[in-house]
Amino acid sequence: MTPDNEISYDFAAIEKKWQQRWHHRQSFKVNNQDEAPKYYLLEMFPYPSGRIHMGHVRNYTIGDVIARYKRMRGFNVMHPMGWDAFGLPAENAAIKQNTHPAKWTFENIDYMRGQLQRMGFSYDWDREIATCSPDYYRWEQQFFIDLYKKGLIYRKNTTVNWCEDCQTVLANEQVIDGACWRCDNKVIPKEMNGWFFRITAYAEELLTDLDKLSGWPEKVVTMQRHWLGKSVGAEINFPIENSSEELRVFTTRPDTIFGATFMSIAPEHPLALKLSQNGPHEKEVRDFIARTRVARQRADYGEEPEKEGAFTGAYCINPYNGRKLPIYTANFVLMEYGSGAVMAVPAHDQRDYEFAGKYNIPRLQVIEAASGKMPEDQAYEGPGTLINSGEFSGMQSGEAKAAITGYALEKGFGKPKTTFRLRDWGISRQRYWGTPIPMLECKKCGIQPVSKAELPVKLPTDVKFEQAGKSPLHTLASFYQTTCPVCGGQARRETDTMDTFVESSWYYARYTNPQYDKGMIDKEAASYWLPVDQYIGGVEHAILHLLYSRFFTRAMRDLGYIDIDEPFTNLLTQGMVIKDGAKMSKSKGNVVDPSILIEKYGADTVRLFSLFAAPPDRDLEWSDKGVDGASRFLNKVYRFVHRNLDLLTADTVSEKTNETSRALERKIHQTIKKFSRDIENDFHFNTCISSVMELVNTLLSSNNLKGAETVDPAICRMAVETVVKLLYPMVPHFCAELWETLGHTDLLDTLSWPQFDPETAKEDELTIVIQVRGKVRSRLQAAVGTADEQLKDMAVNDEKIKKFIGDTTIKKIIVVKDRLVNIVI
RNA sequence: GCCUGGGUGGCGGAACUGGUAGACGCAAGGGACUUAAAAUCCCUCGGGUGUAUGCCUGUGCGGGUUCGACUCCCGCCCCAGGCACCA
Repeated sequence: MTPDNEISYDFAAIEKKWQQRWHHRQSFKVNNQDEAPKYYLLEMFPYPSGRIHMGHVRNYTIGDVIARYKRMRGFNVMHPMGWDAFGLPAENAAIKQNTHPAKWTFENIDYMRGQLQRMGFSYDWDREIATCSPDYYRWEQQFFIDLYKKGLIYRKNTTVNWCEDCQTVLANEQVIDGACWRCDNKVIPKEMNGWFFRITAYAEELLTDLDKLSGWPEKVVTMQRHWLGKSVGAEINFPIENSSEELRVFTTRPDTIFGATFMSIAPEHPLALKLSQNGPHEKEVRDFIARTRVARQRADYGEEPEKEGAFTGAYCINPYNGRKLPIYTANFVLMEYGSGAVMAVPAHDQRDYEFAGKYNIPRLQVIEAASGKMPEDQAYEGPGTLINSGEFSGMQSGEAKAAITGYALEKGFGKPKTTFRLRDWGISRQRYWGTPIPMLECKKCGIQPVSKAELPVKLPTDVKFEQAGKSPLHTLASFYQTTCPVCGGQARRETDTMDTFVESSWYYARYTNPQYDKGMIDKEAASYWLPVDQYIGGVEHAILHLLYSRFFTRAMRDLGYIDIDEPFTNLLTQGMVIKDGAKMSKSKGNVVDPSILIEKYGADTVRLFSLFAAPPDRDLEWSDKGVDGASRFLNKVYRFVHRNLDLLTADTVSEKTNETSRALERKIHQTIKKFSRDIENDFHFNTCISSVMELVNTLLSSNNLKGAETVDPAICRMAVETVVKLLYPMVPHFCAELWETLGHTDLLDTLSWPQFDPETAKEDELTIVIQVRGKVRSRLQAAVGTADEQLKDMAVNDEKIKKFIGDTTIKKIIVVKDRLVNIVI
């Protein structure tokens, strides 16, 4: 027989047993008609890269705890899972292994689904989605056409971010520190034609509604606010001397307009070359533009290049004072922002200041700081009183902005203008493994959407991946040759596919009825389940995915598919999993494989440790020893239950109420109270677990007192059952098994969250701290609610305190009820 | 440079609205059990000190407010993440 202290629970058998039972009972399947309040819990779905990693384990464990907790609290919880299944790695693997991306992807999905099931996550697998399936992306194509018809999608030629390694275009949001978000290779600018989502049409709404997102981390809201980058100012037209053309600029500082001493335009600006053409400066400007283009391709994102430019030889006229302003083209002016031209006010803009210094352009002060102090060798960018500004002199910056803009409006050469930093979302990708863009080009009728009857435009399967980095679609005639839906003539299909961020921008809505075959969204299901009550994922998606999803939600709303504004009411951004001080990565060789851990310790132990080691929003330092500790704790509980099973399942109602029993009972109620508070308050599972550990410690030490009858068996049982209930969301197999062992036939899944009694939770005696001048000098025991006067007396008469004070006069005594007495001498 | 977070034992982390700093766990040391080891159980565990039921010191650094500050205010340093010529 195994000695008692060597009992360790058979997690493999127990976990298998309960996973099968949940599966057969369809425990986590939900529908819309439930009486209970709905709760839509969602974790960001994974890319099926092959195997789950620790980041997934952590993310999905956090989610599963919330799902199970909310069920125990009586909510109708929808907890779906699926696959963000389009993307480059599949294509690369296909080339390398001479297989097809679909095969690779679906094999990965099968494997990873098995891993997630092995973790015991309570998903409603009937709602599973794979975005690479035509049943999914056909609706995306239909939606694309809807958006196109509504003018929310257009095609244009621009300079794009090109990743040479991935052979594709990237959106601005997908460029991180000048490198590709996926492969980390340097991004270069490239002139290209592509499709754009008019996300800027929603810029204002996306910004103002950020205020509604009280359930989001402030950090994420701030990041989005910066990304949207709203600037309020004016648009002013400057006539160009000896020309019918005008130069239009955007400025946030119309109050400094009298200080403009030159103009600067982007090298890509169409006027840059035109103005210098056939003049003495043409060569200089040409050289400069060429040089800048090369420099930008090699742009070292670590530091800003020195400001430089070239004079075009042309002048424009400041419409406010008639001053002649030389027009320069300058390397720090961006074509993509505003109008690609800037009025330069060297006295009040640091960039212009530096540029003016280099080219000996005068600086003209037009703003006087309230303090009267102007910086010595840099621009003064703050507000102040206008000087040297004609009729506007004497005004404050604020009123001057309005007055000067108003003047332009009145005279017809300008108007108030708001500009956003946000640009439209370019979604064309020159790759195979993505949703085909449902458009075609007819020689006669131009660009046309594919007719809806023809959807989905399926990805052809008879493709060869011969040339690394080249999409086979571009050369596959059977794919691109098609007929025009308008005239029936010959047409060429679009061979680019969509950015994979498109699929993840609406999957949360599709989950509400993923099998729906009459449209993109089943409106009834969507109006029941949406918005997502709690969304969980990595903070790295703070801008990309979360901003796109907010945009898509509004677009779907405006097309009548859904009736919400914001997709995710509450957002939890979980921290990274760290090992040896660095993010787990193959290159650092510090990766921990969850499967190995599950095999060695079981899913529950892995879950418990990843919850216990840190609060969810912080980085988690992985520790193999810590996992041992979690395993030890579970075994300790398991052993206790089995060792005392007779006592715990006895039918006797004990009348014994000694102090040990009362203390244990009190601890039970205190634990429920603290646990419930901590889980509700930002999901602080780590402190929840430590409070249960405390309860277990109390329980064990109560029973270890010699003379086994000291503790009331009924209270012991209550303690054990409380532990089992509280831990159920975290270590569900373990708790389900113990619950059964304790003789229960019902399940813990629904409406079983324990309640606490505030009266029982109250201590009847407390340690009161006695301080002298704020320093702890003694302690005393007193009943809860002891009157201030009485506490004062007790404190003053305390032996140690008496010794301490001697015959010094007491100036004041401060009493904090049930906590402390502070004697001031 | 700007915007967010964050600096607490050897380590991960606790500390409710200003009221016993270091809960819980890990590691370490000592002990019990054992032929031995593992497992389990018990004790110690911020630093200092003359071993004390004592005292001093201690939450990145320097000031301040307060009877009392990890917590609030001012100034700095460091770390992580985000943005980075946005006119």
